[in-house]
Amino acid sequence: MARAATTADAFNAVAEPRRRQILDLLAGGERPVTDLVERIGIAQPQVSKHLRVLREVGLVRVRGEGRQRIYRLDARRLKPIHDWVGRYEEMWSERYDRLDAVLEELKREERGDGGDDE
Amino acid sequence: MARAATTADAFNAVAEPRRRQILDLLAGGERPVTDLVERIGIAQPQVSKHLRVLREVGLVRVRGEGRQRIYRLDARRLKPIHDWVGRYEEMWSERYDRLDAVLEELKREERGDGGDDE
DNA sequence: TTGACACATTCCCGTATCGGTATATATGGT
DNA sequence: ACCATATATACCGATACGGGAATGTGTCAA
Repeated sequence: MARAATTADAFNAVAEPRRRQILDLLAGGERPVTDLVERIGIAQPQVSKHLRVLREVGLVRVRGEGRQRIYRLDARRLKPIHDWVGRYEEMWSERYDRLDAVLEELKREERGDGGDDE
Repeated sequence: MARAATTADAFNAVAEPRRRQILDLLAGGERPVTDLVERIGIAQPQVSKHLRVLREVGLVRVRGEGRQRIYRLDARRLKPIHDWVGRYEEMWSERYDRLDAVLEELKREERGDGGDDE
């Protein structure tokens, strides 16, 4: 077994910065591939491949118009991500940051401990 | 070049279901590794490796206590994800779903077009 | 039909994954 | 010192990613 496919779910699809960039662009309205290629600055095949992933996960829809293929955002598949992360939202509030700092302090006083971080 | 490292950022770290599961467990309070191993049901080395990734990204903190290592959630690094996804939140509301349906309808009427989905 | 344009697919390569198994590194107990 | 417990690391194999380059497919125009 290896790492899960990027097409496994939105979490994996969106882990790639270029793909987020594409979604960000599409958030401003539907666009043909060439448009995306220009704005992102990577080669066309790469863009097409990223779009394929986004399509398979259901984050974008395509429509053929003449020789162009117009891509449109479908944000619904982002909801699971939002829902999951949302459960943690209160934990990075000011209050929790404070609690964090306090706990660190206490530990540092208890034992003359060094950092454990990488 | 290959896929970005899982330790590149929280997006990549959290793309792995097992790692989300670990964070979910830690959301209920700090826990030693063995505890996580039992609850998740995968081998200890795998858990340790996932914890390493989470540590390197800054999503968890460790504290040594006797021969145990107590892991604690640090949710702050999830904020970028929440912020990014949050920008799309309004787009999966009822209204947009409707708009979506309407657009599909219109297109289907204009041209006797088949589906474009995989 | 031929050619240009828009886009998708295929192949290659180097890399990093995840799981499995084995081993190393603490730390505590006797 | 020795053994058990708790955890981390190293090594392996299979997978598939992501960029690059080349090629295939579809559509319009003359």
